[in-house]
Amino acid sequence: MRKLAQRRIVGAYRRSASDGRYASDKSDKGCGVASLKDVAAAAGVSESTVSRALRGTGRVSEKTRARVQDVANQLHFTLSRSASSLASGKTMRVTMVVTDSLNTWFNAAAMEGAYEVLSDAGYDLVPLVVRTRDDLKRFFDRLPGNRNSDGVIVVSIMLNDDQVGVLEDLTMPSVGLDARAIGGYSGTVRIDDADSMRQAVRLLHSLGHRRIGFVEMPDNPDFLFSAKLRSGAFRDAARELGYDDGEITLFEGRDVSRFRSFQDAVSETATRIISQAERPTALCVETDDFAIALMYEFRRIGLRVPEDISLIGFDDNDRSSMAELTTLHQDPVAMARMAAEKVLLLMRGEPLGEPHSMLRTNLIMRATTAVPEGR
Amino acid sequence: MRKLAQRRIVGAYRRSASDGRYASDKSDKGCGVASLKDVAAAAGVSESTVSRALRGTGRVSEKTRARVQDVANQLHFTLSRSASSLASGKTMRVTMVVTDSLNTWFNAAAMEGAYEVLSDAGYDLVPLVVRTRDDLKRFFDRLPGNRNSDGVIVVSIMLNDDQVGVLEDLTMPSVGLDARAIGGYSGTVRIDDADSMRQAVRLLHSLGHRRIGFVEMPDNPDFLFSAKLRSGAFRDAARELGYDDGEITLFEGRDVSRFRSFQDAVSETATRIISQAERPTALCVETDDFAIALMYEFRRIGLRVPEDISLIGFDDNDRSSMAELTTLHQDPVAMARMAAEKVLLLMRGEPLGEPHSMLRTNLIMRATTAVPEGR
DNA sequence: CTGAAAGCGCTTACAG
DNA sequence: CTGAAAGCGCTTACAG
Repeated sequence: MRKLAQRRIVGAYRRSASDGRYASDKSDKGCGVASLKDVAAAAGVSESTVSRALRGTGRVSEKTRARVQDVANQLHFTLSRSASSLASGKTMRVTMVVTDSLNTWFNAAAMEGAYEVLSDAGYDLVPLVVRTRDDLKRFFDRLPGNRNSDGVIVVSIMLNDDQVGVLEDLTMPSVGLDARAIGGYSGTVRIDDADSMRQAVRLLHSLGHRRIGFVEMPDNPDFLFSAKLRSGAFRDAARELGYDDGEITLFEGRDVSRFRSFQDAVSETATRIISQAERPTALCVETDDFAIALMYEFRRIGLRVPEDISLIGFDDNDRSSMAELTTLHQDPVAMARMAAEKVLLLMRGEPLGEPHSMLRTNLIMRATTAVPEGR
Repeated sequence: MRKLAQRRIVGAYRRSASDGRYASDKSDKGCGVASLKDVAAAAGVSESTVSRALRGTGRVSEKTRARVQDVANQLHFTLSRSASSLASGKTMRVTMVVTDSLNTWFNAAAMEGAYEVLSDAGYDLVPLVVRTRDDLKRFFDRLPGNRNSDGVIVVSIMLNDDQVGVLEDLTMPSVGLDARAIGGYSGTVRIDDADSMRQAVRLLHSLGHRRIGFVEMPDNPDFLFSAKLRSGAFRDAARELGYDDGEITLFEGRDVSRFRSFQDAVSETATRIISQAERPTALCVETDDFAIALMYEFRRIGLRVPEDISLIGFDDNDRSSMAELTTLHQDPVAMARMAAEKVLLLMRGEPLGEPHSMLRTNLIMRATTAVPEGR
């Protein structure tokens, strides 16, 4: 017999109401909630059988299964995930690592997409937000010994070589979503930046723009992204189409800490663009939000969009259609679904048909692009 | 000794690469990841001491603590949450129940706010999306026996009496966020609808509007919300300010399944409003998104906003400032932080200073409200 | 198809 | 301050 004196009160919780009682005395064990053992006793079978019946694994007679199920329902029984996990070695959890905030256009969509497919498969989706380079380092330091999830989805994070090494040695599958490179991931889902930029430049070219530019977002050195990939792709696309380097301008992202506000960064960028000797007549901007902010700033200054300057964004987020922004549309919910499907397969030990998926964006023509007017 | 034959391979996972090896052979146990026992052995202390040292509980000499910490770092050791949880009875997890999708303005903000405070306290935030009334029923059926989290935050869900009863008997704390009523929750955080509507009606009144109306969103009977509270508050506020019932119009939300698209629902509502004999000169709309859609629809039809009809929204979401919408601003991130702080306190067994918080909204005047022009 | 038993990796009184 | 030992609630070979 277990020493009762040593029995701990599990999940003790004092109600804020004054009576201070514990809830529900339905279970004959007294305080608390039914366990598998209670179900077994009530159904007159062994714990093994209850486990098999409830999880649908192994051979159990239909009659037994039904009875066990009934008893379990009556007792409001739910398996303890901690106990199952400890015994089986599977946590039934997938961690999604994002930067900055859960409440961004891309990250919230990523959560939703991954949740849809993982929850159907019985997995929990656990978000992990990494805000600084240190956070990220700490996460990767502990990743190899982490037994708290069965797989990881890493969103929009630029990895260094150490981190790639960690992923390569990892005992659990890792999938990169919006990964800039294949890294050490078992699978990735990402946008085809080269193709996107080619679409954008082609549009500008066919509209007759001779001087074009790419505008990077203000950069945070402590952040983990890099715009260089996209601006590089822009340059390549422009050269392919016959623009020479004098006709291509890159407006680099300044360190964001130099500015008091997002608006200040926008103004500074707009000023740089306008002060340019041979100002471009069309710009591709790294993201919609920055493109929209620039559009407002240009108009405030008295520059017409698109008559004086055409603008193409990237993302097609919530605001873009309202702003009538021409942009490259991507679907982060769908991308996250794909990423989650990859982790699922990998967690089951199945091989990936296409480990690294590269998705096309669609160019959506709206009202911020037009034929250039002579200045 | 343990029978090795019976040792299970835990967390087995076949790499997609062809070599099929398991990762990392750093640990001297061979395959796999360090456990507390490994750390104890390497540090030359007992498992109890490792546990105490790593968690900072109980008396451990500084010297021992430092050594254990070192060894743990070297071994990339992380506690198994499943094992800790099973042993301690605390899951260190909080479930956030939302409806429909994680990717909505309110829900994504709620995740972010709750995450901020819970992750600081060492808790995981686990989302649970409830899409249908059946999903909700199933969740509440199993809630009493659920040992898989230490607390719940329920977002924007209208409870029935059974569900209130379940919450009242629950052994873990439950907090309602954007709750319409106190329900059976241990704590709630919600908007002061009455005050909000009073602010809105006061503005319209002082601008000189004599005929005003409230527009409900299209409703989903399978969904779990109700607009009646807000429209009721509107009516009360209008009466308070001396409007008689003939001057107040309520445009009820039709069943959403009657429409092929959101846009159809918007058109139908706009038509109802315009066809009204004594059309109101100002409208409060249940949410910003619907207000903005109506604004576009009115303008499409040739009705000027605000000259012919003033519009006030509710939420102040991402699109509102761009649409120049006058609206009632609420801050779901801050609300979610408060909700999470309440669960935290309750999980620690501490009483809540203010169990039920009612937050004011701020009326933001933008360009969709004006003095009515004579028709 | 079913049961007895070992084991998963921790935490926590208890006893020094 | 530290260790030995019981126990948390399951799963899963193994043996019928």
